[in-house]
Amino acid sequence: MTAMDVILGLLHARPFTGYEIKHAFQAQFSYFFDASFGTIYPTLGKMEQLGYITKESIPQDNRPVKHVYSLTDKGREQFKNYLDSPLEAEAFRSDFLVRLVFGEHQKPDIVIRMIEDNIQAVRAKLSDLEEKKRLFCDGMSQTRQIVLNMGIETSKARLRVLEEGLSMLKANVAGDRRSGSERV
Amino acid sequence: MTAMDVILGLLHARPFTGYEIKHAFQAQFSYFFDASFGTIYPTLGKMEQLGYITKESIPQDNRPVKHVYSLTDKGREQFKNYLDSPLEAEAFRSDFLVRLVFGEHQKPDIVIRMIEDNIQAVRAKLSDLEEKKRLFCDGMSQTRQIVLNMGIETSKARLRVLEEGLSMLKANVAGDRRSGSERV
DNA sequence: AAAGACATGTAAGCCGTTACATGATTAA
DNA sequence: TTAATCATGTAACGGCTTACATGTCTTT
Repeated sequence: MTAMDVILGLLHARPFTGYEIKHAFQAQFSYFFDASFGTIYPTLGKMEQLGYITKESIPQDNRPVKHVYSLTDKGREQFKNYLDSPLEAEAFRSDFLVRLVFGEHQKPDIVIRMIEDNIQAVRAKLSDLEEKKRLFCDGMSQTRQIVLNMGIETSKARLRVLEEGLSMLKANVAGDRRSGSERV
Repeated sequence: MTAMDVILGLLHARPFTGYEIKHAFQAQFSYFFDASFGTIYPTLGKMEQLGYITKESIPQDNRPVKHVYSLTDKGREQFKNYLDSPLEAEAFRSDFLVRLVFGEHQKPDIVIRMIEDNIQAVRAKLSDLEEKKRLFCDGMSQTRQIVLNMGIETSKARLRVLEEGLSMLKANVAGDRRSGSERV
C-alpha cells in the first residue's frame, strides 16, 4: 500500500486538490496513515501521467493555480488491483514506547513527565475522535465506523494503562525519596 | 529514533550478535519497532567505526564467524544523547485499516474474511503477550510492564471492536441477501 | 505582529526493505 | 524433504520526509 493507493481510494468520493488530500489524511486517517506534500504532489503528477486521474486547472486571484483531480475508469481499475493485492503487515513505530522500554536508563522524573505528556496527547486525540463520532457517525459506512471505534477504544485502553502505570511509578519514586535512595 | 538508538539501548543489558538483536526485536519490540538484517548488520558496522561498540569475533565450525558486540562508554554516552533528543511522533501505518475505511468499494464477503483473519492474528498476538506477562513480568522493570500491558490492553480493545463490528456486518449482509439486494 | 489557512511544487538525502549470496545442522 | 535455527553480509532500489522556494489573506 502506497500513498497512491490511498489517494485512489479518496478520489472515489469526489474530486480533490493536493492540498485537500493532505487535509483529509490528517483529519480522517492520521492515526493509521499519513503523507506529506512532498509525497502527495509528485504522486498526483505520476497518477495523471498513468491516466488514473485527470486534472482540472482553476485560476485564482493571488494564489497558485488550483489543480482539482478526478478519478478515471483506469484509476478505478487500478484501485481494484490494490484491493486484490496481498494485505501488507502493519507497521507501528513508537519512539515513546522505545523510551519507555528503556526507562530504567532515564531519570524517573523525566519518564514520568514523558508519560504525562503522552496522556495529554492521547486525551486530546480521543476527544477529537469522539467528537467525530458524535457528529458524523450517522453518515458513515459501517466499516468506517469500525475504524473510528477502533481509534476510540484503543485510545481509551492506552489511557487506562498509562494512568495506572503512572500512579505506580509515582508511588515508587515517592517511596525511594523517603528512603533516601534517590537517583542522580 | 533510528535502529542505532534501539540497538544501543539493547546492548545496555548484555553483549549481542546481530542475529540475536533481530531476534530480540521480534520477540520483545515487534509491536512498536522492527528492523531487518539489511539494517542491523550495516548499522553494527557503522557503530563499531564510531566507537560506540566493540566486536569480539568467535570462530565456529561450519558457520560464519560469530560477532559479539559490546557497548562502550562512548556508546553509553551516545544513548544518553538519544534520550535527550526530542521525542519523535508515533507512526502507525495499517493497510488493514485503509482497506476497512474503503470497505464500501469491496465485496462484503471479502471484507468479512479480512476482519476474521485479523481477529485471528490479534488473538495470537494477544496470547503471546499474555504468556510473556505470565512468565517474565516479575523480572521486568515497571516501565517495561507498562509497555507490555499496553500491548495487551490495546489488543483486547481492538478485538472487542472488531468482533462487534463483524457481527453487525454479518447481520447486514444476511439481511441484504434475504431482501435480494446482494452486491455483485 | 504573528500565526494559520490557502495553494503548489522541487531536490537532496535518509532510512529502510527485499532479494541475493552461502551453507551446516536438526527436527518434523 | 521441507522447514527452522543458526549466522553474516551486500546491492539495488523504493518511498517518504525535510527543507527550500513563493506569496496573499484573514484572524488573533
